[in-house]
Order: sequence, then C-alpha cells, then structure tokens
Amino acid sequence: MSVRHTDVTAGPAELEPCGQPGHPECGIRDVLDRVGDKWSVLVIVELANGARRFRQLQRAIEGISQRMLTLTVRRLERDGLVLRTVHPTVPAQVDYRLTETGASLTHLVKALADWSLEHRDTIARARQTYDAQHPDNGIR
Amino acid sequence: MSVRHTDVTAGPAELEPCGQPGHPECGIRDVLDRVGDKWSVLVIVELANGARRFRQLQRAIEGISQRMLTLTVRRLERDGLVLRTVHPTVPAQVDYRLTETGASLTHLVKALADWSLEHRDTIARARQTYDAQHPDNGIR
DNA sequence: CGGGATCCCGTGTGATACTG
DNA sequence: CAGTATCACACGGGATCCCG
Repeated sequence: MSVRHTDVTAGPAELEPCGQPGHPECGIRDVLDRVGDKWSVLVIVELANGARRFRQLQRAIEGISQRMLTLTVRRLERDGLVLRTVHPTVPAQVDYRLTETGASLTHLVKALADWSLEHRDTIARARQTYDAQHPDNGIR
Repeated sequence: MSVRHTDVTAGPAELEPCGQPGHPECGIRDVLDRVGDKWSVLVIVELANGARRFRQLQRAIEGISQRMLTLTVRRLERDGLVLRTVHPTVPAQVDYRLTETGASLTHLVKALADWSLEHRDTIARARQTYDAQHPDNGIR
C-alpha cells in the first residue's frame, strides 16, 4: 500500500469521493461547468497574454460567433474571472482582461495543455486499436 | 522573459496561442472533449480508489443512468484511460480500472478540485454581486 | 464597434423497456 | 449483473438581422 514518492507519476492521486450521496461536493464539477464549455478556455488563453477588445477576441478565436463570444465573456465576467471595461467613446469601446482569479486559472489551463500534449499520441494509438477491434461501434 | 519561481500565483501562465488560424492545436480542447462531459471525471475519481464493477460504479455515482455510465466507460476505454475486464462467469462480471494514462489524469483532476475549492467562495460572491447589478439577465 | 433578438438545428442526456 | 435499443427532449451553439 506504500507509495513511492520518487516517481510522481507512479500511482493515481488520492481523491475525495465525489458525486455520491454523502459527498456531493468535491468541486470538480464547478470548474468544469465553468471552463468545460466550447469557448471559455480559448478566451482565457487569449486574455492570458493581455487585455483584448471584443473584435480582437473574435478575430483571435477562430470560429467563434458573436453570440457565443458575448455569452462566454459574460459568464466569465459574472464569475469574476474576467473584468469588462467600457470606455464611453463613440463608437463604444470595450476591453476584457483577466482578474486575479482568472489569471490563477491559466496555470490550470497550462496543466491541461501539458497533459494533453504528453499523452496525445498514446491516446490516439489507443483509439486506433479500439476502433480496429470494434468495427461497428456507435461510440465515436 | 524570466519567471520567478518563488510565487507560483503571481501572474498568468504563459500560454501558446490557441484556436487561431496559425496555431489550431494547443491540446486543451482534446482534454476537455475527453473529461469535460458530465460524467467522465466522476468515473475517474471513483476508479482512482481502485477497480470497480459496473453496478458499483453506478451506485457510487449518484444520478448516472445505465446508458450514460455505459457510454462514459466505453469512451474512456476507447481512449485508453480505463481498462475493461470481462470475467466469463454467470452472470457476467466486468470490472473497470484506470490504466497508467488514466491514473496520470487523476493528478490533473485533483488540481481542478483544489482550484475549485480555493476559489469557490470568491466566485460565489462575484456571482451574487453580478446578479444584483444585472437583475434581468439571461445568463444564469 | 459591441452587442441584442430571433430562429433553427444537432447532439448530449434521461427514461423506459428488453436481453444474455 | 451488465448491458442494448428506442424514444423523447432540453439545451448549447450557429446563422442572421437589427440597433445605439
């Protein structure tokens, strides 16, 4: 049962029970409900490099619609991860920047990216193997 | 360009551009497409504490339907994060355990949970403030 | 420029019934 | 026990038009 700490990737992390009758709140769902959607992390990544205006964000994030960009930054603002500043010029000018809380999220995002890059090939091969052994499978 | 390592929470992490024409692949979306859904992380959390059988998982994860548990473990299996073992008994007996890749994910999940618990109150207050200042808002 | 309002559709998820 | 099959539906998200 002893765990070697000489190798950080040796075993799974110790995690509190989660989503169970007695322990409904582990916090994980909160984060995922916040950044698990299609665009939030991309906005955060873009803002990690500094303040951006609305159109700047839209141009930087390929494929996002005006509607979704609006909704995404609004939600991030509501959660206090992004600060929205309106400059009363004509035409209006609005910029977005990460709050301190939002900035702290970037480290998590980086951890996600690092993990992905590290295991991407392994996962791709696992998929190929699985799909080869399960020809007719509605999962993909 | 130098980074102080004395304070990890000082500023935002340095992140590669992501989702842009020139840099479409930062890897983040891959991870989120994998664990960003409603149930995957809960399965991973449960399996972090050891192998589980199908019904065990379903009882441990409150609210999950048979269908969604099946789909979730299948996807995780396909990606090589979970190993599925069928014992040819009667009635059939199947157990699930994390692969090494899957186990490495638990550290990420723990980071997510830690971040959430650390900022949950701050975010809750930000929401209250926002909602108070924006009475009729379709965001929530 | 920075949105709001509407319409529309795919798909992720839930409920239920059936099977080896 | 460990699934599969089917239906049913809400919701996220895209497209489009309009406004201050």
